[in-house]
Amino acid sequence: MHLEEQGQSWSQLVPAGSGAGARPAALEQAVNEGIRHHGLPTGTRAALNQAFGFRLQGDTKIVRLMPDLQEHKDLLKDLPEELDHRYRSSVKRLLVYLEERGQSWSQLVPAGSSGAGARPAALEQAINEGIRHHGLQTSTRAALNQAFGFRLQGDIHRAPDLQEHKDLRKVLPEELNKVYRSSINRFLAHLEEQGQSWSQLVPAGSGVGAHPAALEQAVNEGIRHHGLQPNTRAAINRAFGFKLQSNAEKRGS
DNA sequence: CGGCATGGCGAGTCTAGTTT
DNA sequence: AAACTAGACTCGCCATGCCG
Repeated sequence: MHLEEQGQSWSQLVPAGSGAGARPAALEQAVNEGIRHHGLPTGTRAALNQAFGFRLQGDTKIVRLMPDLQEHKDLLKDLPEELDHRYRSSVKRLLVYLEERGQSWSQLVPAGSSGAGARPAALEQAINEGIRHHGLQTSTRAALNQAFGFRLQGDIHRAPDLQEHKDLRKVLPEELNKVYRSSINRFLAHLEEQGQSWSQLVPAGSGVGAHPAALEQAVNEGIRHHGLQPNTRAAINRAFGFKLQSNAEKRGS
């Protein structure tokens, strides 16, 4: 009834499919707000948690600040002395966040791969997800990098995901301008969306002067029907020395 | 301390235009 | 028409500052 008085409804606050363990942010805010300012019973939050299996929490100010797991406490203790206190705080927040989600550091950071320069994939994913969807500070990643010497990265916009494609990006000619580079990124991401890959379209050993038919087809199709930049063909030709042609050119000749 | 906001930086992206 | 370019813009990065 409180929601209705506010002109709101359950479905507006709780994403479809929110099940046990979820913590719908809008709902949490509405409940806390209702308790604090609109006289809802203080047990309302607990009631929702019981009824739906949610993990709604009270205002962040009174949320516990120390992780529960011994493993996490030890980790905090072992942080470098000279680590900026703000970074230390971020690490602590991350550990608490992980515990809220039923995860732990050792699950995300394999024992072997915790040295300087490492980039534990599961941890990176957890952090990026936390930053984007669960209110973690954007500097959390930087904090972890500082504290442990990691090289965690954010997720690049629509970046190619296949290792093969990542490698391909690395071997693009130094002098290739950024616009072409961007078009090629988009093309590789497009291939992945289609369930294809570069190596499927380009015969091994294709060098300067080649015009791989399957690739040409995919490029022209992508430009015409899937919103790829019109300069994608030129970008690939420039980068790899291919001689891909547009459909129009082929018709004319 | 810990939470939050700010701002410079650089890679990548997009748009609209010019050259070939 | 295709190739190419200039410049504005977006976005994630991270260091830093302010406040309670």
